[in-house]
Order: sequence, then C-alpha cells, then structure tokens
Amino acid sequence: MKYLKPWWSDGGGLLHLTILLSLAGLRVDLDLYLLLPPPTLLRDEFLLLGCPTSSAYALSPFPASGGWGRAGQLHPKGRESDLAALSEGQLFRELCALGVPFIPRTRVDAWLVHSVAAGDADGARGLLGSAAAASSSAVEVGASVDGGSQEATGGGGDPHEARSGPLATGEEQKAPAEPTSDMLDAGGRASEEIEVLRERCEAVGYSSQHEENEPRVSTLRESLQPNNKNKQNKADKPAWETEKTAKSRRHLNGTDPSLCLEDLFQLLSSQPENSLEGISLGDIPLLSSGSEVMNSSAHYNMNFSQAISQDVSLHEAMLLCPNNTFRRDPVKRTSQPQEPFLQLNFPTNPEQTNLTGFLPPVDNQMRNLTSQDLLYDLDVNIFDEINLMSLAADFDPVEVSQLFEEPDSDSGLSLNSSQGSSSVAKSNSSQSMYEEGAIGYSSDLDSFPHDLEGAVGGYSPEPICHRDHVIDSGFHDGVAFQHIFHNHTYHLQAESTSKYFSWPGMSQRVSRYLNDTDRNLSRDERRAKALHIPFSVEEIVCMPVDSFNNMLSRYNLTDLQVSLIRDIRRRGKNKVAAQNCRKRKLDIILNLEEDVCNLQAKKETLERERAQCNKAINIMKQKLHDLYHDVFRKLRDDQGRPVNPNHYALQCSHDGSVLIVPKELVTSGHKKENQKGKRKREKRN
DNA sequence: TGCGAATGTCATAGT
DNA sequence: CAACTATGACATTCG
Repeated sequence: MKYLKPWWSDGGGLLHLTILLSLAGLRVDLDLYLLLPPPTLLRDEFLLLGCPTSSAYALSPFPASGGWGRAGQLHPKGRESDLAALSEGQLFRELCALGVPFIPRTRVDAWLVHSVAAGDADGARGLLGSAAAASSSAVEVGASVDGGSQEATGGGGDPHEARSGPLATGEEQKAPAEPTSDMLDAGGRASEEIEVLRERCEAVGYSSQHEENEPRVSTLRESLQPNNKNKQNKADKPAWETEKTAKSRRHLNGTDPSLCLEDLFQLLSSQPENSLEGISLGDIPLLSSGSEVMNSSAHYNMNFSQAISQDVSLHEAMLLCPNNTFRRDPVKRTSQPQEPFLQLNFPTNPEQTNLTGFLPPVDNQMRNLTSQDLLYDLDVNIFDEINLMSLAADFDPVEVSQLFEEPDSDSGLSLNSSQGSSSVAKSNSSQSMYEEGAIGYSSDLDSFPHDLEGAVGGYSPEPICHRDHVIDSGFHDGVAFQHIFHNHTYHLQAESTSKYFSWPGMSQRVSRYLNDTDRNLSRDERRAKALHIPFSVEEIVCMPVDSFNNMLSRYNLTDLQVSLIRDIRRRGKNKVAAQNCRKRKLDIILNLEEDVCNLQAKKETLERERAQCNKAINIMKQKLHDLYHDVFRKLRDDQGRPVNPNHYALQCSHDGSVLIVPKELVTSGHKKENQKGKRKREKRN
C-alpha cells in the first residue's frame, strides 16, 4: 500500500495517546493517534484510500507503517497472519466507516478500536483474550481469561470469529454502530462472560483488591501501584462524575453494546482519572503486549496521575513548549515578583505629573526578559491596543504645523512595507533599542526634555510606541510598566494608535513625546491624523474614484482636508506606480539577462555546430580529393598513358555522366558562368 | 564618512 | 478634461 503524505505535515494536529482501558475485564493498551482537524482538509488524499471523511475529523492515511509492524508482538501465532491478511486500507476503511477519530498505531489497536466501535464485544474480547494468551507467560491471568472467554462464547475469543463480526459482514459493517438486538444479546452475553472471567480470575488466585472493574493485568502490576488513586478520586468526585464513571464502566465492561469509540473518547476526556489510569501525551513508548505493559507499568504508574491530571490544551499540545512557559497561567504570572519591572502610576492630578517618576530607570533585569515574556506581553499588548482606542484626544493645531514642516520622506501607504519590517528588526532586542535610541532620531528627541531621556535610558521612539500600553495600564489600573519593550507589532501599533490620547493636565512636551510614536506612521498618515481626516490612508488610496468623490462630497471637509486627501491619494497611487515600475524594470533587466544567457548559450551551440560542419566538410573534401586522384590514377588516354590531373578535370554533367575536360575549357567556362551570374544580379538590383 | 540599494516624491508624458 | 499610469530624476533613509 502506498502511503500518502501525512496531512499533519501541513499543519494539522495529532495527539499521540496511549490509553489504558478496562475492557472485558482486561487491561488494554491502546496506542492511538487522535486526529485533530487539519487546516486544510486533504479530502482528496483521503478519498484515495476509499475512506469517507468524518464530519468532525478529517481522517487520514496511517502515519507510518512502523507502528503496524509492531503489532505482531501482541498477536498470538496465527492471529497475526489473519490480521495481516487485511490490508491497512481495508482495516482503516472499517474504522472510518465507524467514525473513529483515531489512528491506531498498531494493527491490533486498529482491530480493537474497530471491534469496540462496531459494538462487537465478542470481537474485542476475543482479541484481548488472544493477546493475553500470547503473553501468557507474563500475564498468567490473561491465559485464564482467554480460555474463559473462549468457553463462554463458544469460541468467541477466537480471532477468526472476532474478525468475522464487523469485517466479514460486508456492507453491514459500514453502518453506524447502532444497538441492534444481536448486539444487545452480545452485550448481555458479554456481561455474563465477564462474570465468568472474574470468577476464573479469582479461582487462579487473583483476588481483586480494587473496584469491581479495576483494570488488572497481573499481581505484579498491582504491586507496582502503591496508591490506588481511583479510590480516592472516586470519593472526591461529584455526583455527575460518579454517574459518568458508572456509565463508562458499563461501556468498558462491554455491557453496553452501543459502545463506540467516540463515547469512549468522551469518557476518557471527561474523567480520565477514573475511567483510565493513564493517558500520556508525547513520546510514550508503544505498549503492545502484556509483557510490555508489565515491564513499563512502573513508568505508567508513575506517569498516570500526572499525565491525567494535567489540563493539556490543544494549544499546548501543538506548541509542545518544553517548559510550559507559553501557558497562560494568570496565577503564575501574577505571582511573579513585579518589583523588577517599572511601575507606572499616573497621577490623576495633573500637578503630580512627574516625569522622573513616570519613566524610571531601566535596570538590567528588564533587559533580561525572556522570549516567553515577550510573546506573552505581545498578546497582552494587542488587547491593550484595543483598549487604547477609547483614549482619543483632541486635535492639536501645533502638532499639525509641526507635522507639515517635517522634512522626512515617508508615505502613507505601506505596501508590504519594509518600514514595518525594519522597525521590527530594529526592535528585536531590547539592547538594540537602547543603542538606537541613543543615537537615532535626533530631530524630535532633541526637543524632548533631557530628564525624560535620561529617565528612560535613551529610548528610541520605537520602543516608546509602547507607551500605549503604558498609559493604558498605568493610567487605569496601575499595572506595571513591564510591557513597554515587548510589543513588536509595529504595524498594529500604527493602526491602533491613529488617535491621540492625553489626559487633562498632561504637559505638551510629555504629550509630544508620548505621541512621538507617530514617527512610526508615515508622513501622510500623520498629516491625516493631525487634520482629523476620518479615513485611513489605505482607504483614501485604494478607494475607487466614484466612491472617493462621493466620500469627499458626503463629508463636510475643509479645503485643507480635501487637498490633503487628494495629495495622499495621488502620492499613494504614484508610490504604487513607482513600485510597479521598478519591479517591471527589474523584471525587464532580469529577462534581458536571461535572454543574454540564452543567446550566449545558443551562440556557443551554433559555434559548435559550425565547427562540426567544417570538420565534416573537410572530411568530405578530403574524400573527394582522394576519389579524384583515384579516378585519375585509373584513367588512361588513347595510347594507354595515365591522364595528368593537372591538365584535365572531371566534370559532372546534368544527366549524371562524368566527362574529362581539359582545365583550360573548365576555367573559361567558369568565367562565362560568373559573368552570367553577375549580369543576373545586376538585373535584379 | 562615503557608497549603494531601496524607497518616496515630483514632474511630465502618455493612456 | 479628469483620472490614472508609467517613468525619469531627485531626495532621503539605511545598512
């Protein structure tokens, strides 16, 4: 079978689950991949296998054949070959038809999942019994269980019969696992069988020390479990969980013939601590056989409670951040000491505005912020940005005049702008911010109070763009100043800070400094903002001319505003045109270079061909010369003397005959022909 | 500090 | 004629 490209390589998600469940009185390891919806549904790939797509999950081809290969460890002899008779595609189709949102990692897992999902308790139990029998040396109970199962079901544990349940019925197996009467009967038989099995287990010396359905594989395993967590958990559980637990047990006991894998998974996810002993994510070694279960039981016992109790979100599972530093743990974050960070408490009283207190010095700890902090704060800042939109202030005519005097050259329209990228690159580290802030952007910073500069340690205007968050957080709730360096989303900043903000009593210089983020805006954007033009530059530039004119007429705009809007539109369009022109020019140059290369290659080819032709011509000439002299060597005149090739020449006539002509006649004939040719050419001209 | 690349802007011709 | 595009030329920024 050909394995197609796994869809998770395109960004889909997949969780590796090793599930230990109690089924038919046996402890079973299921090694599964839980499918998470991929961003792009590779339906075509999936249908290539002839598998329908689940509504909730996109099923995919098996990730690799390696997991299947290990299934042989679990199979008893003879069983493996039977299972192997099914192609992976066939088995997988069965699972798909049953809506199983898992990719089993092993063939046995797939088979078990299939049996359970199809409500075939006999098949599942038979498989388990076979598996246990296969590892009877290590799991003595398993052998008894296997035998009991076979007795009780009249060979129900036989792998062949197990397979004949869901698979051999052809189209029936593709129907949803509805509880039919047969299944109910099977379920009833199953419960009876379980009781028989339990009795047999006790008869061979295995006494259950736990709950009636406590999974058990061996006494060794039991001994390796120091704490029976289930008991404790059960005591602590609310009523609804207890009810669910009972339901899950009914499922897991096989008494509910309508058991399907989705139910199972819901149970697993809803109360994993009780219904399962272990779900571990990540690189848990594949457990395929009973012996392996035993050997790794210590690992599980150590891991179960931890693994189950962890609230693993999909985000975390996808990120797989080793230290869980991405986790949004408000308690953890708020519990972090805040002292190292700058505190900002804006006084509501304008008289208390103290610049020195406003921007305290930056210490080294601030420079040592981790990347996780940066990421976290970036998200936080984005939300802060939203809050900032409510902080619009009034129009400042002084600012307008200054803006229109600014000499910098920057446009309002950012087209995949390198401006943004450069800004981001520039602010990739706090260190660089300091350095650049110390040397750059002198024009406006020169007018900025030095005490403030000193207070912030030479901030560049770009980090100052984070003042949004500073003001927001500091002004409203006194949150620390820690986010000031962390937001790298300068584009978003530019978008969201399109309004001025201030508060009563804020000094003009502080306002100017804080609003110096406008340097991140283009000149036109700043101008538009200063004139309170109610459209974005992008709108102005990209809008169709009709809409543009309607917009101008609909709004009551001043002449200055209209003029600026038209200039913005003209410049923006011209900027695009210039970029297109340059791109076109570059393309032309590249095409010309390509043409030059092609022509050079063609020239070389032609030269090679010419050399070959010349070589062939020379060979032909040589052959002709040899032939010529060979003919003359053999020629004899009337007296039988050889003909001198210097006096005579061979001449081919039109009818193919060859004449021996004196060279004098040949040369005169050539002269006449040349003259005729000349006359003809002259006539043509 | 000079240099070159990238980009914005203006003027102008063309569509 | 207005609007837009294309392009050369110049200025500015930045690495």
